[in-house]
Amino acid sequence: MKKLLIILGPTAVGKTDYSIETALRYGSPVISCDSRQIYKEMTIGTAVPDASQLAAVKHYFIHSHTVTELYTAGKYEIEALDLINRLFDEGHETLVMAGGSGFYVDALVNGLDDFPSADLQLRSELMARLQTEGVESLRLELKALDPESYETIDIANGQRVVRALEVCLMTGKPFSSFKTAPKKKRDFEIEKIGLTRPRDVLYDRINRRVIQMVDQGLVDEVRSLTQYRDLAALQTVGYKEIFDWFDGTLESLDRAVELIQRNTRRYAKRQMSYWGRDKDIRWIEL
RNA sequence: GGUGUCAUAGCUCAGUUGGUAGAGCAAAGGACUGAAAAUCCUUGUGUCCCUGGUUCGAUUCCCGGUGGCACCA
Repeated sequence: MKKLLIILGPTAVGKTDYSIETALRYGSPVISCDSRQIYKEMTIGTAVPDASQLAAVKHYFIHSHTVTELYTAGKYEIEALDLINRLFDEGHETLVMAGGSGFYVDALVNGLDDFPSADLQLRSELMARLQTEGVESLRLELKALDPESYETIDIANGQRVVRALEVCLMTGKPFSSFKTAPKKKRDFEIEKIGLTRPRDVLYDRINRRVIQMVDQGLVDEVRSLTQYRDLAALQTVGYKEIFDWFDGTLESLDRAVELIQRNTRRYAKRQMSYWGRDKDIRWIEL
């Protein structure tokens, strides 16, 4: 049976090197599963594989999309599945996937239910209301339209409430009514390998990598993306903080660097927490 | 060398009129169905520098150390 080998783990753990080695061993390309490395405008701040790494093995979903397109886990599920099936058809027995976006991995492995995707107009209206009225108002509206979601989703989380409400308003049906299907079947075997390192080692790697990014020209990269600042793609650790420094919200570049380091550490922790309950992952400490 | 001052959480510090203590930051744990590097929830981790004294009881008061800082030599 064909097999998809998924290499996952927190940011800066060493996925890139490990996945390239593994891909070479199987004669596979690397299928990236990273919600930020797909954007061609973002390079330094997302720690995309470098030129020699990209030359060593073919990578997919690196620099493949543009920040002006709202990309989502749902699109990834469709596009990645499509690619995987094509590559298997071409004769690959084992394919290597690598990435840090847990939600994208899940979308690919288990599939998302058939929710409608966002209506940008409606979403921005709801977000504006979230700003001015606060969550309570949206929460009450959701309670009326979809009591079940009101009970089950995190109603303190404005983003979640907006999403649920948006689906209710778009379709006239409760958000919860879409949440039915069991896991989708994939016609290939999936093996998940999780890379980890001792916390202090990982944090040290993160701290040093952030310094390196600045040395490589992160500030210029961020400056060149100023016009895209409000897009979802730019709501990203390493970019937000530099924009804040441009604004004067942060007093110095050093302070921005400190915050990037801290926020990257927190991100890594959230990744570990996300995968913590996935019993299918075989963990390897590097 | 002398005088003064400080020593409490990983860091910066507050506080206890004597009943073993709490803020900010850092940190830890968790959630997650089309923005997921996003978004949201929870949590105080401690030889109160050390020895001795007074006291029922000392992190707090007193003696003496040690270390930092300031000033005088």
